[in-house]
Amino acid sequence: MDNQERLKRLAKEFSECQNALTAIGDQTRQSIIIAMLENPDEKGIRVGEITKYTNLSRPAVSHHLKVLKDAHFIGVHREGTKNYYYLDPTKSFVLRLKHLIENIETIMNEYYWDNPFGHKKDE
Amino acid sequence: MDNQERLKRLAKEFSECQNALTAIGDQTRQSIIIAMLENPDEKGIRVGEITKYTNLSRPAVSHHLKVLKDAHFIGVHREGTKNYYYLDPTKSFVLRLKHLIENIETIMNEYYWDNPFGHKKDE
DNA sequence: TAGCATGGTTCGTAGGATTCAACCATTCGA
DNA sequence: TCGAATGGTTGAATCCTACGAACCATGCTA
Repeated sequence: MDNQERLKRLAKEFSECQNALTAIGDQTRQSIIIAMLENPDEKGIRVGEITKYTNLSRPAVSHHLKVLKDAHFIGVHREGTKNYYYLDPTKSFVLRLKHLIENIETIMNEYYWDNPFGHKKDE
Repeated sequence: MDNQERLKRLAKEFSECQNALTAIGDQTRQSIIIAMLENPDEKGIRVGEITKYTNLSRPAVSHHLKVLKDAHFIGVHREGTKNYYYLDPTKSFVLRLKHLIENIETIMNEYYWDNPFGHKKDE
């Protein structure tokens, strides 16, 4: 695979991860994820608990949950009127992001193979 | 290290990576990074080239470069009035992000050790 | 020194994101 | 069936971000 092809793939991967990156780039959504990890004994965490945890209104929480869901970070499990949200057990977003980061790392390692200062001097 | 301590560290890591995540979550900045990788034969890429490459005004490019610089993605090298921007050769942002992702992965692996569906059923 | 090239900054604007009050839909229990 | 509980959605206000026109600062060159 030549370099141009590799960059093309990186660009594709970049744009595919856009949702995921902006999703976890937000502080509020980060704290929602933390809240989910802090309640591992349940089948999920309910919306009401998140509102208490984050001191946010329900519409706000609902909005952020939607963003996280669209980015495949979380899933829902309905039980009556109660909605249990849980982190995506397939971890698809983690795998995607991991792959992206590793890809960047690989390309940059090749990029700077001959110069520790980041710009090739010979030419 | 107990679980609570681990989550505390994750929260810290999360917030420390906030800048980096929003930095590369933006499409324009992604394309700027790609542009930099596509011009590996220079000691860096000049602002004017990026404006041509992205069809953006100089203020806009300048703004994005500042964001990328604050997130330690890139560095500058001044030469007269010319500013050469290059990807951070220490790759500090890559290492940070990589560590964050791996941390999330580890915690989630532990989180779901007994249930492939993401919510523990026994209780 | 005068003019030019390069690129940062300032400022105002447009669009998107975040938020809450209010409202609506669904389901459970009495 | 009626009321309470849960939580999605709508609409409007507010804030933040991206953007370009105009301007300013710096350094090269003639």
